[in-house]
Amino acid sequence: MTVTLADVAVRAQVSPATVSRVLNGNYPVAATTRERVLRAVDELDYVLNGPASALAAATSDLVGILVNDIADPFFGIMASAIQGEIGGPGGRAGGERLAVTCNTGGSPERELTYLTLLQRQRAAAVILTGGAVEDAPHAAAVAAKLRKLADAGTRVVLCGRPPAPDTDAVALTFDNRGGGKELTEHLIGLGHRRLGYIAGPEERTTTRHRLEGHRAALAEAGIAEDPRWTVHGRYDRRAGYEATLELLRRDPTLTAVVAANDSVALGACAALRESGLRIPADVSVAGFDDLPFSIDAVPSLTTVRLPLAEAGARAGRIAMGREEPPPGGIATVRGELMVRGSTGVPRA
Amino acid sequence: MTVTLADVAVRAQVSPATVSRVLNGNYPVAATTRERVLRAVDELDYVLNGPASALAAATSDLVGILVNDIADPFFGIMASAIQGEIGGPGGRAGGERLAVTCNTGGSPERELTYLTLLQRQRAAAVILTGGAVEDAPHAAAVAAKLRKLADAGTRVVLCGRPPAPDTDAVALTFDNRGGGKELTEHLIGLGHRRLGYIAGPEERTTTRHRLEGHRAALAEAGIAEDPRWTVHGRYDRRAGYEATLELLRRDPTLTAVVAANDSVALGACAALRESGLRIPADVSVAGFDDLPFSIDAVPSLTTVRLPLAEAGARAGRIAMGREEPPPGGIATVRGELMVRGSTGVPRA
DNA sequence: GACCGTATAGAAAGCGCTTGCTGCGTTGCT
DNA sequence: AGCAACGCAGCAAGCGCTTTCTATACGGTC
Repeated sequence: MTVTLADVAVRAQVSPATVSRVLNGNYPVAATTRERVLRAVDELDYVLNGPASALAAATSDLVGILVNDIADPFFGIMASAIQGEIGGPGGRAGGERLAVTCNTGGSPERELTYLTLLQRQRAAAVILTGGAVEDAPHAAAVAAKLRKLADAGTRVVLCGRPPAPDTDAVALTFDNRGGGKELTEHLIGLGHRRLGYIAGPEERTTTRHRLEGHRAALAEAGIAEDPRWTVHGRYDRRAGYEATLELLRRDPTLTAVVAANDSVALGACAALRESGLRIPADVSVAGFDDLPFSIDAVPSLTTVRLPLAEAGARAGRIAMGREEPPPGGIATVRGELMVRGSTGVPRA
Repeated sequence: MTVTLADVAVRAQVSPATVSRVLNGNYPVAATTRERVLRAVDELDYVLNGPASALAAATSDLVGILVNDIADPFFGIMASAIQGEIGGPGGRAGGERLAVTCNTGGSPERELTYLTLLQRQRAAAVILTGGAVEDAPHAAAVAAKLRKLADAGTRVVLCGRPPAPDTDAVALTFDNRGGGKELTEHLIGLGHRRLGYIAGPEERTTTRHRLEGHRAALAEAGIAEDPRWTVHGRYDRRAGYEATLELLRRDPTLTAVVAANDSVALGACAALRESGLRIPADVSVAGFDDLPFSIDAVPSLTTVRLPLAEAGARAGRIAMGREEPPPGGIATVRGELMVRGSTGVPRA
């Protein structure tokens, strides 16, 4: 039924061992023999049996990428960059790896299950992207899993995610706190004193860090923060829309709204516009991430650009062992403030 | 070093066969025995060896999803919906499947290579999303691969992709032609007679079908099309921006621009605005797909909504054998015209 | 009490591949 | 010429699991 290595061996008049070695190219095989084997492979249209190969060799060519939300370009862009470096098809011949993206939906259990599935497949590497959930038991469980993966020879890299304690996973962390601070400083510099903040879901590192940056900026400027000025929600436009309405209800005198990310900011803009407020004349709006559509918003969004593609590519290279991990295994990736049309001086 | 089935068997004082049966749950095992085994599994922290299991059982729990561009929400939304149905974690216990997304980047070779990789892994199912490349040799190669996959027991489903001839792959096809026609009819109905069209890359089915719909609408209205009114480009905002400038250069009297998709439309809006033209007062703009950000554009985008999530979910269910394929294996999924602010009557 | 059906567990034969070791024919060196 | 060294190919032993077939033990029946 299916063609096996043995069939190829018979056809090429060599032993299965030789066929295997030709295919893996890590053992001297005479040119003429190799050619004969390759011809047989071609004629029989042979396809290696991955599981069998993985079993015998005790390694596989799977590389897992965990994302919180595959429908969000934030993750899509990183995943795309990672895959580009994993080589999938396109890498050096023979070294083809299957880069697979797993969508956790932000759920801790799913994250763990996927990690187990990947462990079960004896993945060559695993890359976790995006913020982590801040729950001690869960964090410990993930750390344990990562340790086991590492023990089994799987390379583990965190991209855009804080370092995992008690783990020697390489971490490329975004400076969410610094970016958040800079953004709010920009607003304060323009003269804003009453700033609403639409945060992401609680219990997520990204949410907390960005919020901390925001508050640090307020504190440094001597602005007392009103608890009514912060609302939590998901990382999507809908949440931004609703949160903005809520903020406006709580305090109609706000002159600026800082959003957890660009999608949220877009929702905020929609809500403000529908409320009859002009941006930035009446209310300034700022986002985070600088996703591609941000520049097309009207007015275009002031935001913090995160080098998603670059970070992803680097994480991919490290996972493939093609680039040295940063000293200490941890690197901080900084964002860049992009001042655009959605922020301006507050109304008098 | 690593814990194996045999270790668990020893610990639970049963044979490896019994452990396997407990884990797979498809054979009667006494409750007390089962419990003993499960306890041993737990205590030893045993994780099944996927490759070994796949080899012995001649099947795997991998499901592959091929997308053209994972950074594009168009694909992200579909992939997300598919994964939701595949069950990954979250499906029935024990039936966990690893849904993996493979990014072809629109390259035919990569598509083929990923298909081979999936074949090599003996994937349980493969879902191809998005338009196909219209190149006879390549189409034949893909069809051949799909046939082989099907022969090997892999379920093949096409989602948002035209049927593959000589294949019995189930196809859920978007009615791009119908949607394109309806969109242009809407514009013509408003009074437009000089319409620019920013098409996607040539040689892609999606591009051709949408363009055909557009032309059909023009033809029916008796509007002679000027070849200068069509420009090809990639499916991103940058391409839309540049194409629009080119269209304006070629014919400044255009009163409407129809874009290949929403991202392109966003780029078009930016270009028009920078050229000092108002939307829709001076020029109307229309997109396609109705991605989440489209409603937030200013003015919000008139577009054709494609039920991406629904189609993806359905494709996922069919791939998992949880839903009957449509009669004949082919279903057409229609889009819905969403008339919003970016289109209006042409300037006098 | 012998007989049989049923429920449950074990033995063992692979699944298709990789790889350490062995063996042989050849080349290179003295 | 003689010996070591080397290049290349084959043998065979698994890798860790699934599954068919077989064995055992029980309970009930006549």
